[in-house]
Order: sequence, then structure tokens, then C-alpha cells
Amino acid sequence: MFSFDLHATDGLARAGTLTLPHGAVQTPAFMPVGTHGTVRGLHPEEVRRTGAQIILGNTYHLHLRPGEAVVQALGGLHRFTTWDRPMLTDSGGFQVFSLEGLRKIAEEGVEFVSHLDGSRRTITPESAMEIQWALGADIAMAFDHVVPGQATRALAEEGLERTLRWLDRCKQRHAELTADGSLQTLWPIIQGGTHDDLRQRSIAGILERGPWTGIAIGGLSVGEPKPVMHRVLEGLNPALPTDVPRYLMGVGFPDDLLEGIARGVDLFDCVAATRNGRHGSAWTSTGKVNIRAAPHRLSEAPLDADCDCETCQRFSRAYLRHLFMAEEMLGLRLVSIHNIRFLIRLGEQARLAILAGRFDRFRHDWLARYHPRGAP
RNA sequence: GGUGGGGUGGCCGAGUGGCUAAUGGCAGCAGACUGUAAAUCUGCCGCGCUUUGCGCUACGUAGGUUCGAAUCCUACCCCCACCA
Repeated sequence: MFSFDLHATDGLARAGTLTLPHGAVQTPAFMPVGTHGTVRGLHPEEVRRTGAQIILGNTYHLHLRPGEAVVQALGGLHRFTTWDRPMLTDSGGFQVFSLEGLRKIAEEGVEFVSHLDGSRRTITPESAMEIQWALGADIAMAFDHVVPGQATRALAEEGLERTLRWLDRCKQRHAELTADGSLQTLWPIIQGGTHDDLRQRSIAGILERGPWTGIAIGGLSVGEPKPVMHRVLEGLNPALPTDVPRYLMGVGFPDDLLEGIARGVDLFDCVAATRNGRHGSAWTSTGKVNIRAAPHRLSEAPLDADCDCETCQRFSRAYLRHLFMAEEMLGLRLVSIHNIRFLIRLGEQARLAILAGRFDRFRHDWLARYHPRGAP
């Protein structure tokens, strides 16, 4: 039920197939984020038509609202949301990082002050497993301790060691919960900040506790410079098993996907596609475009002439700009659809290039056209 | 015709002698966003320049008081309400 077939490698880049209870995922692949059990703004059919093979949900947010008991009573996340393809739930570990100031970390777990009503909520490794098991996604993530990219070595070490100790508890509780034959797998998360030796220690600790059906790389793209992230990713490769998919959590932008794939990453997720889409920022093959910008006022051109998404097939930049200026929700949705399709297609193209043994050339040519700070 | 209120930067609207090129909001312009506390946030927003500063023009119009006026006085023009 949980397997990964590696079809080809090209340098460090890999093309494979991840098989999960709700279907297969051709990698490399981008996974849209659906925090509250919905990819913000989009109908599941629209998400499906972007080519998305798997989407995320979030433990912390779904625990606060509507509560995992509700989701479970309604048949689990798949049935509740009607998304019938694979799903992965993040553990709430990222909220330990992003809700700094609203939480207190202890060895037992993390106490959050709910951003919704101020109530105190505790998430422990065990409860993170219980919540995710009740939600019922194909993949549950270990509850981890994420530290900022500029964290000191001491803090990064504390985060990675705690994440390993919590992993033992996650693994144990998850095994108990799935002893009934529940089809859900647990993936561990590598921490260690920007320190290569700490990353090695994290991997070693994780592999000791294996085997795993997938391994995630956490704590990147949290404030560190891109070259540092690249260096850390490269350093991981010699220690990572090749027959297990690697998931780079929270990344990223189009150039990050290519750089990650070039360094052996198989799976990505990122909120930027939808958040930036809602904010009117679109990715195109030549770079970022702010659709609210005045020059698009009379443009009949699509966001990206090379894009096959539903938005680009049908709507002009002028119309999209108008929708944003008028604060019509359709605009937010259309650019979100475009951005998601853009990343998913990038994964598809990278896969084909890897299978054809020409990934490096593809990546080089693609990045040469792409201006991350804005299309010319 | 009378009485009262009012005319402020693209719009709305604060401001009643110096701290005012003038609070706010809107509109506009530009930027940010990476396991979602985000359909959010930030900056610019009279004109010109050698732009951390300088010059010019500006609070209905004209004149006056004052060292100094969007703020006080006079006249005029216009708008609104009510009364004839």
C-alpha cells in the first residue's frame, strides 16, 4: 500500500512513483496546501484539473476547527472534503515555529494559545498522531520542533534532539493507532538548522528508528539564504536512502523546486502558490508578475503565454487586473489556479527531463529565462 | 429677499494664529509573501531639483491685520438648510 519505485536518476535528480492508499504520485511533484481541508478558494475539481496528485491538510488548524472528532464522524478527511486522491497532513510542528509568541515548548509537548479564541491547547507527539489518525490522510507527519533559519547552533541542536525524542513517541503512538490495519503511514522529519553535522546526526537518528516509507526535510526556507539551503540539501544526499521519497517541507518558489529537484528532492509543498495568487502575484516562465500593476490595464495577453492552465487558456491580464482592482473573488481564484498549475507543470516537465536524461540542461535553460524578482 | 451653516490637496474629510505641504479614509502607484493567525502587510502619494536636504506653489476670490494666517478682519463669488 505504501511503496516508492525509483524509475530514473539524472545526477542527484530523481523520477519515481509513490504509491499510496488513495492513488499514485508521480515524482517530482508539488503538493498544494489545503490547511483547513480546502485549497484556499478552489473547488476540489479545480484543484484536480491543475494536475494535483496529492494535497495537504493541517493538524493544528483542523484540530481547532472543526475538530478531528467532527471530521472523523463525517467519514474522515477524504470523505468530508470529497478529495479522493492522496492526502498528507502536517503535524502542527510548523505552527510551533510560525506561532512563536502564542506557544510554549516543553518536553511533553507544545502549549498553544489558540489564535481563534485564546483558549489553551496542548499538542504532544501522541496527540498529533491521534489527531492525524482521526483525520485519516494517507501520510501523517511526525510532530517536530522547527527553529528559525538564523537559529544558533545550540537552538538547532535542541530542536533536532527534541524532534528525535518526539519521533520515538510519534512512532509508538502511531503504531498503536494503526494496529487495527488503518491505512496511514508516518513520515519523520529531518531537523538540524543550517548545520551540516547536525543534519547528519538527525538523519542517523531517524534511520535508526526506521524503516520509513518517506522522509521529510524540515526547517528550511525559514529565513536562511538560498545558497545555504542548497548546501544543506546537497549534504543530505550521501546519507539518505535512495529507495525512499524525500519531501522538502514548505518549499517553494519555482526556482526552489528546480534547485531542490537538482539536489534529490521528490516532493514539495508551499503556501506561496495560493497566498501569492490571492495577493495578485503570479509566476510566469519569465518571472514574477504583479497582475495589479498598471501596465496590464489594457493587456490582452494571458498571464503566461506558455502556460496551459485554465486561467491562461481563457482570461486576459487586463481582465485579471480588473478583477483584482474591483476586489472580485474570481481574481484571487484564477491566479491561485494559475500558480498551482505552474508549479505542478514544472514538476511534470522536470520529471520528463529526468526520464530523458536531460534534467540539467532543462534546469539551466529554464532558470536562464526566469527572473525571480519580476518578469522583464 | 432674510437667517443660519459651509467652501481644505483626484474624492470624502480633520484642522480655528507659529510644532502645517497640512491628521484620517478612499482612489492611485510600487513592493513583499516559502510545512497558511495573511482575499494580508509595507512604502509612496502638490510640483520641481543636485531628493536623509532645498526651492516653489497651495486650504473659494481679492484685499487687510500680524514678526508669522487654512486658521483673525473686510468685500465679493459659490453651495446647502430653513423662513418669506
